[in-house]
Amino acid sequence: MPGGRPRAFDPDAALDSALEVFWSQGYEGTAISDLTAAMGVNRPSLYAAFGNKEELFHKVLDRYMQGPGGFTSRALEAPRARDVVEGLLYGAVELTAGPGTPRGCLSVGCVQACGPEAEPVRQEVAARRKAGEAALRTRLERARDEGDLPGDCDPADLARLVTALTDGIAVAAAGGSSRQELLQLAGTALRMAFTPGPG
Amino acid sequence: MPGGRPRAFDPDAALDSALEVFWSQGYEGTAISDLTAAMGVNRPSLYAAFGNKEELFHKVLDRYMQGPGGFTSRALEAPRARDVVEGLLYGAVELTAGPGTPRGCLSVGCVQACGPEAEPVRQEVAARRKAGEAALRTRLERARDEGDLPGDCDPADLARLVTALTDGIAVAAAGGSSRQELLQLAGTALRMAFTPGPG
DNA sequence: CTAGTTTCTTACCGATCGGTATGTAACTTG
DNA sequence: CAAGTTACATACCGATCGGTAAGAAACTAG
Repeated sequence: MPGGRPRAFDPDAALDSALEVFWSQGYEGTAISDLTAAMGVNRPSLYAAFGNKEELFHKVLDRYMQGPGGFTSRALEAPRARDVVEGLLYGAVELTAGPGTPRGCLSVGCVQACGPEAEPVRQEVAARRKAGEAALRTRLERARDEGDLPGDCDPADLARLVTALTDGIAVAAAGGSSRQELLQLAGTALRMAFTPGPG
Repeated sequence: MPGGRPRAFDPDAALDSALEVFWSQGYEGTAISDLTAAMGVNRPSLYAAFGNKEELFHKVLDRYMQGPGGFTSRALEAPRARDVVEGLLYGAVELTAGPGTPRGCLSVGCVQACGPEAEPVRQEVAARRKAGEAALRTRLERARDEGDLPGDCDPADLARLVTALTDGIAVAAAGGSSRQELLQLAGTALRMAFTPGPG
């Protein structure tokens, strides 16, 4: 009963190719023809395997967060709050200016202004980003309860600040800042965030 | 010899309408038909008055930096370095989450990944952003020479940091953070940037 | 082999993209 | 008035957009 012609491409590898295209060109800037060319998959096969452009992007976003963006969830598991933040800041540098991958961040790039057609995609990206910041806040609240945060430091404030910093790193990378500059920036940011001030 | 039929629209007002469309939809997400509808200008009149899409965007970008984004150059004129940074951070909040204007920042939005067709636009936006950060660095170098900066603070590092923070504010605004949250973020950032630490 | 199933290939769909040719309307000058 | 100039409005251009119909090709099951 089963059988049928075997597919001539590896779905995961094709998804990686699609990720690279979306990452470097954005959602609106990517045409189906760009995807089929990079994935080595014919147009109808793409639709059969991954759905339409929006569904494909959804799958790509999942793969992004589990692959290159996986450091965000791993960083939260660090034992000390400072290590959490350090992992996020330096992870953002490697993600957005690392070798072999496009500059910038897929998530940051796709939450920006877009045409009405891409608005649902933007909304979903925004929702995922909110969830990410909420997870960081929760982690920092735990740190506060464990006495792992400077006393006057509000977890929500720090989560907002670190999110803004990692996003700022992504924008700088997209704008052409070098990896060296970004590493310097991450260091400055980390020092600033964890320097206990007079209040 | 001169004369001719007078134009039926105000070029500056039309440019403001174009700015609003580009601001809320981005460069790639904006179609010429979106612009003509918002500007109240027919298609050939638009091309005659402002050139093609890319030239129009260039003019819009100028208007953006002189209008809503004008606070960036004004902030540099503040007498104390801390006031410069404060003006930039809170100005970014008003720009990206103020009333009556689209969320986010036109410049931050257009420096992100885009299709090959829009790459020249992205490059120009990136160049302008680099120039803006360089101007801030120059201003902070002057502050250092005047003893207006904490002793261990490198102007280039602080300029990078403040740029990343304002960009982070813009991304947060695009992602749906409220003006209140952004004001809180700006305050936290300012306090941390100008809290002299142990080094 | 044949029947059934799934994928690949080619070719196409209507809609929209950025940009323009063409003719007419509105104005200044003489 | 007529001549010259500029901007208006309609209609159109080829190219590309996202998405699909139809049939050939490659496999499994009997």
